[in-house]
Amino acid sequence: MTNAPNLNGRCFQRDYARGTVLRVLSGDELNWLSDRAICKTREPGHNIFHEGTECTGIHFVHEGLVGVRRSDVDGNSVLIRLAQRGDPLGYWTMLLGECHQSTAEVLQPSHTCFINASCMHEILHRNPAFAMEFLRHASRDISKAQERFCQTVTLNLRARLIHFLLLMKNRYGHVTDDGTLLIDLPISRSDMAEMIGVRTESLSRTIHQMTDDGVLEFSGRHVSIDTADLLIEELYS
Amino acid sequence: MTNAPNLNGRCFQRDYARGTVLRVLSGDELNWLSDRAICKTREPGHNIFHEGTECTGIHFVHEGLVGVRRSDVDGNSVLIRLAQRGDPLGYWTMLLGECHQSTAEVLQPSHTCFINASCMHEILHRNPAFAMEFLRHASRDISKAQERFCQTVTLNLRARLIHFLLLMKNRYGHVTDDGTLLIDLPISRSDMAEMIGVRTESLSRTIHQMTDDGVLEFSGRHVSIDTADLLIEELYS
DNA sequence: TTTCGGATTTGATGCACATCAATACAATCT
DNA sequence: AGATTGTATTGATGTGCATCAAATCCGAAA
Repeated sequence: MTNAPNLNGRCFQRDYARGTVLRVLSGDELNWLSDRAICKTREPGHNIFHEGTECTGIHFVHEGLVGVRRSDVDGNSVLIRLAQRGDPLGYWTMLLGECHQSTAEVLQPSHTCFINASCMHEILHRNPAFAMEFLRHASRDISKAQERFCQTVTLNLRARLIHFLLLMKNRYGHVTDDGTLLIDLPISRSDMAEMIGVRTESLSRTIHQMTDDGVLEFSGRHVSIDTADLLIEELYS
Repeated sequence: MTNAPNLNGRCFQRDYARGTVLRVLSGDELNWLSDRAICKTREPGHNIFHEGTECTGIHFVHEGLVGVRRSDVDGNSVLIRLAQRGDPLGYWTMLLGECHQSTAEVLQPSHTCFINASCMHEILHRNPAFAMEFLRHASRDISKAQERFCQTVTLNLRARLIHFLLLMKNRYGHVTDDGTLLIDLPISRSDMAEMIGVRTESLSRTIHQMTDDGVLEFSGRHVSIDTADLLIEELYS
């Protein structure tokens, strides 16, 4: 873990802010935040914050991939979400003034910029549009959480895996010349199982099954899907 | 369903606002909202809004009990949450400008006050503290949703039932002179099953089992628990 | 290249919950 | 009281996934 030189003192540039909650901030406000940011680069396996510890501010993911995980007493753990460039980590915990209920673990070499709570509160107070933007962001998070909850309760492993792959497709997939969909998954098999809420063994078996059925092919973190429509169709039959 | 006379034109009084997102509003603002509210009284079984329909504003629950439900193509349905006095219904859907992803069904005779989207946006814009308050409310919703998600994924039926009962205890439970905890559940057995994410048959069997184990007793919507500590202890062993 | 340790897969088995069908119970109406 | 309708329980059986243990794969270190 290294302290980066605040990306030349300008973590929060216009092009970074675009498409994030920061988009409503002025240039001055972005600079103001940049001046106060504490930036760090971390390698996979390191934790950005840990369940049960005090939440002292928000970490913005600048580059890389971070997994947000919750674990219970029995050692069960669930990967709640994946955070990428532009995503804020721990904002609702900060707003509630509670301790972290989850652990943020670096999954791919990541660069994050930390803004402490008082700075966040100050800028939220100074710029009401920012609060509104955060509210919209929170709304989207709630919406996604509900969607996921219902899927997890009502669908079986196979269907959930398909949904997960279709989600990954957006960011990590691309279509080759011959129409095959390729997805380079950014996470390990066991993390994937945790996202879907099953054991790795079960996931492995289901993948095997689907390969037999000819709907996809796995090799390591590579997925290739001949006919994506086949997958989608399967969900509605 | 009847149109109520706006509770004498004053749905949103100070004592109603207390403990809700409305608490940060001034008297004038509460009156302003009251003047614009459309109030309705509904009997159990009626829907306040329906999945897939346009979201035109927020319904504040004034009295009674409302269940928020999501159903998929296969007829599976999940009770996402119970809304009571003070709870806003459909706020994030409104903020996202999307169609309702859930259906709000009256479970107990309810009185709700509807504020349309443009009024909500106007007051959110006029009073930044209100937006902040909503943001905090959303944060709490996210936090609860995560908690529930993890419980549903990692715990078995029995443990989830216990968690549910402990939740119901807060609002519907009271302790008798001899220390017995009594809970008058506000919902039917099948709604309860939907909250926990299981089939009614399975729930029934588990209740039977727990009665045999002597940890509780059910009769209709009445639960009596001799030693609440016994339940809690069971969760951590 | 060999060796080692973690990740992934495979196999055998068990269990929790779902499913389907029948029955019991409770509340309301006639 | 008897009929009716919806809600809750019970029984028999099936299945999806977990569990535990062993085998295999694979990348990093020596």
